Amino acid sequence: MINITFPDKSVKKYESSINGLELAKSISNSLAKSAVCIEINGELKDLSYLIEEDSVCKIFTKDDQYSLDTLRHSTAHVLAQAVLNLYPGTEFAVGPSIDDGFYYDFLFKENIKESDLIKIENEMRKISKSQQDFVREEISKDEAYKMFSKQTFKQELINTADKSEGVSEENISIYKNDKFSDLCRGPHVQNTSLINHFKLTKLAGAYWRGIETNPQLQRIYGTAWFNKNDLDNYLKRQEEAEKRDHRKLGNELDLFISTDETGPGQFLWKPKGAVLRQIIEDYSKKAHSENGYDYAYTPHIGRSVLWETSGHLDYYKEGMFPPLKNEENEEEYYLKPMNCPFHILIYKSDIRSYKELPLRYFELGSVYRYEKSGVLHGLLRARGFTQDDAHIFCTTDQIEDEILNLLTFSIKLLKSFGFDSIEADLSTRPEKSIGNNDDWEKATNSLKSALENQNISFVTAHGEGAFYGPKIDLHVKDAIGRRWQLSTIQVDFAQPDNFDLQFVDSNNKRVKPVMIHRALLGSIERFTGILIENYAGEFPGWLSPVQVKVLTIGDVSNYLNKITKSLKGFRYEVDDRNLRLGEKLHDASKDKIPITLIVGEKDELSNTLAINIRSQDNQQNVKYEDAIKQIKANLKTPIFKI
RNA sequence: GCCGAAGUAGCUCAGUGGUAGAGCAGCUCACUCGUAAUGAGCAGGCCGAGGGUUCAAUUCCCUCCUUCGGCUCCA
Repeated sequence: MINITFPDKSVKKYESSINGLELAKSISNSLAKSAVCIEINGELKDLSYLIEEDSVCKIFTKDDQYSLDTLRHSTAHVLAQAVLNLYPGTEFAVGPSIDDGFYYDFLFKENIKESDLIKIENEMRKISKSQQDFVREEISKDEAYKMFSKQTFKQELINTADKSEGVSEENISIYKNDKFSDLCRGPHVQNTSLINHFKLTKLAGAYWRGIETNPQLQRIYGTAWFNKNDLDNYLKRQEEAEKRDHRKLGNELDLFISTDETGPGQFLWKPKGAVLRQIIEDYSKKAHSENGYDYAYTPHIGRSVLWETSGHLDYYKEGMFPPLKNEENEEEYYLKPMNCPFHILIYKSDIRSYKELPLRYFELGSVYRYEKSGVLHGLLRARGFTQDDAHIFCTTDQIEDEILNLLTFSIKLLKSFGFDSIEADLSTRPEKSIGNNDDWEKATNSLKSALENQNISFVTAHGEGAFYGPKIDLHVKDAIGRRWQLSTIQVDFAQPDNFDLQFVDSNNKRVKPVMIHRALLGSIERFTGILIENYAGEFPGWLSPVQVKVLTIGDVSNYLNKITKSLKGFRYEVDDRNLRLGEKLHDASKDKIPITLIVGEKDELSNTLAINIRSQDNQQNVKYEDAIKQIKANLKTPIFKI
């Protein structure tokens, strides 16, 4: 007799041991039908798992995330099975479920091509049709070595006894279906026939265990769902996300271009993009100058001695553009990858008193980083970009207040642009770093208490800090739920040392200040790209490069004059081409203009016009004065106030 | 940097070992137009760059550049 406790706390008695599927059946047939896996005493198991003692159980159906994960993991097995059927001698590595899908990594005898995926997908469908059961077995390590004698990656997994791959010290669990077996902790769906609605999506390279010096495997990605509708929805979602792509929209909306001649990762801003950028920059500048920052300008290049002192040449040379030099002048210059050394020189240009601190230097500083060619991604990852950068010099006692103010400031700024959902990462000391442990700990604690004080939910990213100090990164969620890193706040105990920074304290002693690096929007290029994706190019009125478009019908030049006069101060365009109204409307909508005015000869007499506000999706005929009022209300710039 | 895919007109994309194609955009003309693309005509190209194979290469092969999807990286 065993007692099973269910999530609603009810307890059922069973005569003898019972497996998950039978358990589901004992509740209802429909539950048995939709059951996929089961949680027994907090551990996820197959439905076939035999429960032999009193347990707490929860049955997961097709609607649960765990079930989807299970399905996808099982689909990954079928993928590996299909690959081994088609390409005997292929080595297979790991194949987990991931968001919306799964992957499996392989070492083929000869690399496959993307066009081979169709063949593999067809083989998978065969396996699905042949209705094979997934069977769990536990075998000894020795047996496992034998079973995977020709699979070097599996051997390594067995060796390192990684529990997450179904390997533990004593025995090893494997899953078998037909002639295929794989090391696996499970659980799996019961039968391959459940694996119906899937698609292999892409082929990519991936390093074994994610380590660059390891051999590179070929990774096949796929997606899998319980029904066709979900699969179709997913594919549609992907398409929608593609429509938001800032590179595509940047071109369509005439915002920016990149050309072969400028070199990869660098952008040319066309007038409309430049306006957008200018609004963002002006807004940020104003916010800074009203909140205790001083403006600074610094050059784009500096002598190598500067980058030696700062430590960049020691720690970051790979990420910098190659040096500039000529025959007359042997000395090398470097393009700046960061603004901080220059701001430090400004600090050092005078003897500083404790009464001056904190000093905050702000600059829209363009920096150049030699990003690896494979990582470039439009505006989101460029080689030349502009940071809304500032460096704060303060006393140790001031750190906590400064960080707190910074967090408040940053959150407010991000919210002004429409990002309301904000989370943080707290990154601690990495292996490759400078400075002493005491300083690191002190700084990390200041960051942590500021986050707690501001009630920002955060996770600690161990070892992810900069080489010179710990940091807070703020992430926002965009309109379709993607997470973007924007602000970064970094404490730096190292640079003040490198440059021997000092201030005179109240005892007339020379003391080392602390430095805080921070960029709130991050890179203006990247931020603009994220804005484009967040709004799908349909910017709020105050950010829109063109805010109002006036469409004329017939000859209304007098009336038009009056209207454009009251639009002074707004960014407007007039479309008085001799075209049908339908076409003008089409063009205005294609350009994602927030407000469209239609003015015809009849309107001139009645002093009216038609106003189309994109966000309201309706159209009204209103008096001229009303229209102007509505325009002003819709195009308001958010007020920045802390 | 690595694995895979791609580069043809301003844009989106067909196509072929033998003189290069469409739609949109552009220009010209007609229509004088009230709610989501009016019609006709014209013009537009070193088929990413360099090398090779061939009587002949945009097409096949090699190298490079750039872009895209990933991996690694993002101080």
